[in-house]
Amino acid sequence: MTAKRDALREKLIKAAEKRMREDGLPGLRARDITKDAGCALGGLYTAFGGLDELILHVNARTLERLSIEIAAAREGLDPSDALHAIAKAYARFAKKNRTLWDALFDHTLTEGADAPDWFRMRQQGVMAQVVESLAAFQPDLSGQTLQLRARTYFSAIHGIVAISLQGRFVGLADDALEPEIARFVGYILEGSVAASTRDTTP
Amino acid sequence: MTAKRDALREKLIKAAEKRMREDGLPGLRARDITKDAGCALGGLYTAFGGLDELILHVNARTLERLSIEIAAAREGLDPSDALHAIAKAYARFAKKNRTLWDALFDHTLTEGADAPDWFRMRQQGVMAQVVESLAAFQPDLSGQTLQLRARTYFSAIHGIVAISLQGRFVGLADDALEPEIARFVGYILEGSVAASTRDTTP
DNA sequence: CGCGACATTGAACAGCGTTCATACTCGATC
DNA sequence: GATCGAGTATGAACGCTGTTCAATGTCGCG
Repeated sequence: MTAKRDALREKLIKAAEKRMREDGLPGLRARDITKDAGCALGGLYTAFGGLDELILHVNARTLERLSIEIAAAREGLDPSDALHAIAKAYARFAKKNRTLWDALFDHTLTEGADAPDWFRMRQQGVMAQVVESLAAFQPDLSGQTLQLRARTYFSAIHGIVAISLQGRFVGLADDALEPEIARFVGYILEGSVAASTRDTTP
Repeated sequence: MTAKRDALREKLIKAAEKRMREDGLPGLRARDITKDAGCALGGLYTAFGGLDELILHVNARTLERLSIEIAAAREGLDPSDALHAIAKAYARFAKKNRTLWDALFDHTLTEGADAPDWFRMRQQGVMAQVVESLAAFQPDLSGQTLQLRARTYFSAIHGIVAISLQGRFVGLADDALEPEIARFVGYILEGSVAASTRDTTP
């Protein structure tokens, strides 16, 4: 009889997700969530290990949605266009799902303990697509190097989006974000091919 | 008689900074700080507006140190080397002052209220150097565009450093960070000059 | 029906940042 | 030196948080 248990878990995740979308991670209270979900305060601790674990589940769903949007954006495109599309889709997703996306990076597990496997797999679902497109763009790269380049590419885009959205350091019009990313991606891709032809031709 | 008041403020900042360096932002407790500083709990609220404001002062000092290290790194270098040096200095600073650097981005003011001017000025102290080196590298850019490009450049480096240090999405050797940044910066600079010669030559 | 294993409950707990009535400085004034 | 008063220091108390756990309820199975 895990049906009822799963039903409660689902209600809690949904309630937490709604609160998070509206009030963000800082405005997430165990008492609010359990009230919305229609269970007692303690119910959260029999359904999940604690509030942290519940947040992790919300974040996993956010990652899944992000992964789906990225997949849709790059579908059928050649490698170069795909890499551009991934970056654009990422920026748009972040803007549209601001609070949920913030939580993806603001929520750090207490104690040094790292995320469980089922969560890391969701992260992989996003990163794997970058790796795939990058592999198609630069077939000479492989394995470790590819993983590293993909992460660097993704991280850079992430940084640009993050600092732009939270308006740190400089406050500038946010409709400048997408063109700026496009230009930036262009530089990177150009640079990559230039470097690889430089390596392979004497 | 503001000498005593300032002395207490200084002791509180120092105490908070020490705690933050050791335990990070999450491990920062008002009771610990005031005990370390040798004053009562309420003293924090007569010396500062609250814990948030105290953290802001610690962060301002971190930014100042970062600014100094960046200045030292790019001193006497030509524009291209300077932009490389800034990125490298940033990565090294982040790694060496991990918890303090984390707090720079993890600490968000409660309520939508944005940071006071004296704090934004510290941020400017860092960003202005990027702007300056970028201006020297691309003299044709000016004003708004320059600010925007500088932020994009900085944000990208920040993203790479941030995701690498916190080991999100992919766990990879962290001695791969600096070479990866160097390569990345190279691509951007190449791309920039290629784009500008493309624009100015028919 | 009766039992045992599990889920649910919400008062209680320990901790947090913040407040504020109270007590105390200590330089200015006569 | 005595007296005053404006600014400062104090720490118990407040309201909030996530978490726990004894008591209560639920329900499938022999």
